[in-house]
Amino acid sequence: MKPGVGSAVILVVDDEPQIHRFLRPALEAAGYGVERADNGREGLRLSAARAPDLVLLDLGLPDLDGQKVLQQIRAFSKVPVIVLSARDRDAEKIAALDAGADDYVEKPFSVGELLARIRTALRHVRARDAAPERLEAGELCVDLAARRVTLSGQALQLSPREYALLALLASNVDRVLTHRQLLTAVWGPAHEEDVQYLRVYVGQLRQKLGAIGPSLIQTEPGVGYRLVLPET
Amino acid sequence: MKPGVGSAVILVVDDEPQIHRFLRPALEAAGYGVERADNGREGLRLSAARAPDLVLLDLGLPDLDGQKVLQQIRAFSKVPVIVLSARDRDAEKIAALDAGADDYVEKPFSVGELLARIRTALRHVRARDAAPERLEAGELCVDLAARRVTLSGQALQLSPREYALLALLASNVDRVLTHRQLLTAVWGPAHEEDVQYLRVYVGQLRQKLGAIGPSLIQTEPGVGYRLVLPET
DNA sequence: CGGCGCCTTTACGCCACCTTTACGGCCCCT
DNA sequence: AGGGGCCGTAAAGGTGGCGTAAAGGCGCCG
Repeated sequence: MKPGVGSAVILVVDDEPQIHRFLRPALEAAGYGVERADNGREGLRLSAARAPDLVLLDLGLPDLDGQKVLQQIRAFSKVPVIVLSARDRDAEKIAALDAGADDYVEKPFSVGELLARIRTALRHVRARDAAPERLEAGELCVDLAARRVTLSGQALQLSPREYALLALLASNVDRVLTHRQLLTAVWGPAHEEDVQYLRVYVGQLRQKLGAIGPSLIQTEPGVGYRLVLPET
Repeated sequence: MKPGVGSAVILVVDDEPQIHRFLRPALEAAGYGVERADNGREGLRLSAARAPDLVLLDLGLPDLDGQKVLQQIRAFSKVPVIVLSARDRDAEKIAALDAGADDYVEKPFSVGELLARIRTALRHVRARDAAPERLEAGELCVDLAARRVTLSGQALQLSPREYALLALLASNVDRVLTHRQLLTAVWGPAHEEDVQYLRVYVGQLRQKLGAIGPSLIQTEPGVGYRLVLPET
């Protein structure tokens, strides 16, 4: 999840169905979205494809060693990873933490503690990505706190979706947000395929932003969009 | 500790002398500097005065509740705090983590695990202060995080495949990537034989990179390609 | 009950990108 | 000298993505 919008998506990688049956309701009750992977390969694939905000990783997987999965995730992503494991050997913990895990929780664990550790891990990410809540670029000013956008002094009329989209882009200036990221954040996971929404709404935003619109919101073909600040 | 400079200083806040006698040598052997506080007030004072890189905080202190100490530290500092406690009640852990603790370790603990968790906490700080993931070579700058490539200041227009190819080469500077590696990573395993794709796209990249292009991306005949950084 | 805005969906033209084919040069080996 | 890989360049065709317009449905408010 990028700062400022919606809640987080958590990927659970575990081969035991009862863990999924147990964790999914708990996580969803806490307001998180949940993705499921039943083995290491699936976990790796979803880590890349869905870009979850946090990964809960079991060490004892049938196909790939959990340690290997962690290494490979770290090869391309800094997503927080909390290792769940029944193994309580010190060496195991130390190896996992040094391989890039952000925390290590022994099974059996209490849900409350796990949720607290998830909050802690997500807090770290937000501290790292912390964005100012007001952002100006020439004539344009996006005030996340006041939920207001002004262009050359006067307020812009934006529909809820238009604002959500612009706010998300503004919280990640200069960074590309993928179609999937934008769609899940603004329209929800159910519409993560509806790229046409983005075309329509980006078009509307560009139009409302006036002459500078097309240059402010840039298209990364096949990937997503980014908002840039023209150096004025 | 500031990024890239020396080693870290750790403040140990605990009222039991044997904990200090036990931890100080272990921490110093691991290369850390150690500050000692025997109660909550002293811990707060030293947190402010010495600006340690990490705090190990016992919850059971004689004068101030550890929870209070944590809150007050968080009022002025984001220093990582690892709570040590003999109390293993869930509510205690959750309260400490939500109050801003970065980790919670139950006594008795293993030194190895504690050191690993210290490394993890320090890694988080460094990640927060780290420079964006980018790679510069003379006029060329490849920014993996922003997904942007600039040449002498201005952004290059790259198609998705062009960018994927260049990014892969850039994250393996000076190393040869085989035809097969490049093809499977960019085009997928189904096209691992289509070496001609590489010829076409490497050609396009060299052209877009301008005069330095041909020297930047080197051909290893019969093997693959590598990206080199000219020493400027 | 009527109007209005917002969301969603469909349609369509355009352009860029991908893929493929063709050709010429270079090097090495015979 | 000749030939065969391998490499690089150019160009063409198809296609899929992108942007734009517009219409229908729905809810909200007057």
